[in-house]
Amino acid sequence: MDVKWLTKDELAAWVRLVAVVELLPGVLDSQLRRDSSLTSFEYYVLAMLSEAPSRTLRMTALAAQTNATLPRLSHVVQRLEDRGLVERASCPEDRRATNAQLTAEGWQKVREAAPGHVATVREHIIDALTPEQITQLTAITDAILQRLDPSETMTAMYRRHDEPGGA
Amino acid sequence: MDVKWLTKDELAAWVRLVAVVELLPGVLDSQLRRDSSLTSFEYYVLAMLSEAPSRTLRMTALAAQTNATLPRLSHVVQRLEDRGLVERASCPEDRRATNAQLTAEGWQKVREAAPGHVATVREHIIDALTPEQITQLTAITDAILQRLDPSETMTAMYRRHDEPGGA
DNA sequence: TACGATTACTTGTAGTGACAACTAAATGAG
DNA sequence: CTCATTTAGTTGTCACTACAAGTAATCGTA
Repeated sequence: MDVKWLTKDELAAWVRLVAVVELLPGVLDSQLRRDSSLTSFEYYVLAMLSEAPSRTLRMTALAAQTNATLPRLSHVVQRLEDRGLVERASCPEDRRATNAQLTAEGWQKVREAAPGHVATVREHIIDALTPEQITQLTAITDAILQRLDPSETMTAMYRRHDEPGGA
Repeated sequence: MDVKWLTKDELAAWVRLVAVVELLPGVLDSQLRRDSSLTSFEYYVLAMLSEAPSRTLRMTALAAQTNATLPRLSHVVQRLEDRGLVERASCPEDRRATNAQLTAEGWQKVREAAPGHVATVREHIIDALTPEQITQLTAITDAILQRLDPSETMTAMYRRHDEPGGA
C-alpha cells in the first residue's frame, strides 16, 4: 500500500484538531440552547440574514454563508418559519428561487442571543489565544479550507461581516 | 450589556474556524463511509481499541479517548457489536464496568480502513500546512482545549499514539 | 454493617442531519 | 419553438446524537 503515516508532530496537531472539532459544537450549542433556545446552526442562519440587505437572502446564498447543504438549510428554515423567526417568499426575478427574510421577531431574537454567544466564543476560543496566534489561526484555517472546499461553493463569504451576530 | 465584540482579526479567524469545524467531519465521514462503511467516529473507536493493551478498553476510558459522552459511545459500541467488530464483557475487577474488546474482524477492519483515512487527512489537512504551521496548530488547539475541556475528563490521551490508525 | 452517595454504564425517546428522490422553473441546442 | 439539461429548492426516510431516566455495583461513613 505504501502509506505515508503521520509523523509524531503531525499526529500531535491532528489529534488536538479532532478534539476541537468534536468538542466545540457541543459547547456552543449548549450555551445557545440554554439561553436562547437556538442551535448554533440556527443562530448562524439568523445572523447571516440579519447582516444581509433587507435582511433577506436567497436560500442558495444562505446555504453558502452557513456552510450547509441545501436540504439541511431547507429543513432548518422550515422550523424557523414555524417559530415565526423567518419568512419565505418566492423570488420575483427567478421563480425557482426562494427568498428567506428575517421577521421582526427573528431580528429581536438575534439581537438578544448575540451577546451571550460572542461571550462564549471569547471565553472558549479567542481569549485562549495570543494576537499572534489569532493571525496564525487565520492563515492555517484559510489553507485548510482551500482543500476542504476548493470550489468555494460554500465558504464564499470571507469579507464583510461586521455586526451584530457577526460572530 | 457592554459586550466586547470581536475585532476584525478575531472575526476572520473565527469565521474560518467555524467553517472548518462545519466542513471537516463531512469530508472525513464520506471517505470512510464510501471505502469502509464506517463513520469517522466509529473508526476512531476501533482505532483507539487497536492501540490499547489486549485491544481492550473500559467504556469510560474509550469515551475519554474519543471525546464522546458515555451514552453516545454505548450506542455506537452496541452497533459495532451487532456487526461483529467489537465485543463487550463485564469487567472482573469492577463489575460496574464494561470492557470493550476488538474482535479479529474489527482489527482487520481498522487495518483496511487506516491507509485511506490517513491519506484523506494528509490531503485535506496536513499537506495544506507548512511544518511551522503544524507546530503552531498544535499550540493553538492545545490552548483551546484547555478552555473547552478544563477538567480533561475527555481529551486525556495526549501522549502515546503511534500506529496504525493512530491518525 | 447498613444505607446514602457516587460511579459506570444502558436504555428510551425526541430532535437533527444526510442522502436520495422529487417538482418546478429557466436555459440552451437544434 | 420544443425538448433535454441544468438550476433551485423541497420532501421523505433513515441513522445518529443528545438528554433524561433508569439500573446495578461500589464506596464512604457512622
